[in-house]
Amino acid sequence: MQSQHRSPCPVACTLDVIGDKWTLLVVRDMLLGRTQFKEFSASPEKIATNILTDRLNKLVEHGLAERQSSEEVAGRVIYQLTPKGKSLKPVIRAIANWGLKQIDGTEIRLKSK
Amino acid sequence: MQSQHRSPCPVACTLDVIGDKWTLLVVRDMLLGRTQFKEFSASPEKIATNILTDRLNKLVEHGLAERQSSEEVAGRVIYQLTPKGKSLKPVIRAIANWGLKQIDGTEIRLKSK
DNA sequence: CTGTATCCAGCCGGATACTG
DNA sequence: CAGTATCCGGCTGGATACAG
Repeated sequence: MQSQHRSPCPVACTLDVIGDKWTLLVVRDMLLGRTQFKEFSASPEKIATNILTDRLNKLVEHGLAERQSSEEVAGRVIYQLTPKGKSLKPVIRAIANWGLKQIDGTEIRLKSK
Repeated sequence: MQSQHRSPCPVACTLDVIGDKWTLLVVRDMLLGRTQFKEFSASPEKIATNILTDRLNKLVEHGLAERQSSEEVAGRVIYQLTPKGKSLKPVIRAIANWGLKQIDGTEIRLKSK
């Protein structure tokens, strides 16, 4: 089911999906190869667990991520971006570039696993 | 004065500035050449006037836009993007492209003044 | 480990009315 | 025209505890 749009504008519609302070940070972590709840939870921005749960569910709802349960280890779940989710990479890159250039004190710390 | 950052990540810091459902829509309108309160207010997304006031003030605070009063016409105010604000164009474009490709029913309506 | 459940303060934002 | 003021319901998100 397609949710109601504020307008046909692609910017407005996209913001309805990723327009908040947390969603893209989770996507960023996924692009860095992180897959587990605790990994997202350990990011320096310290997202609250209830918010993380909410954002993960919404990412899955919107088809940006997939949830997979391990059958080996009980309670072992991983999240991965779908192609649709991965296609946000240029958006993240544009945002990162803007921050690097326009905001003092920002830097990329590459510590992907 | 530099506000407190959640982390040094350029994505997180940028989201602290533009990470909501309204700010980038105002920037979008400004990139389309709109300058007046009523023009932003007339956009199809129907931003509430108190929210619009808030976002315009924050854009000015963050140095993304400038406010200019006309001395000819009383009560005539215009907002314009600064170079820093204009440098968000690649971000908007990336977002627009993603929406056009990934969300059904979106389209660009060019009716700049 | 991966969440869910609460509590709860504060912010967001729609509607409306009003001011200079 | 360009806002400000206010009411107010609902969402956001931090802290913490608890469950499968």
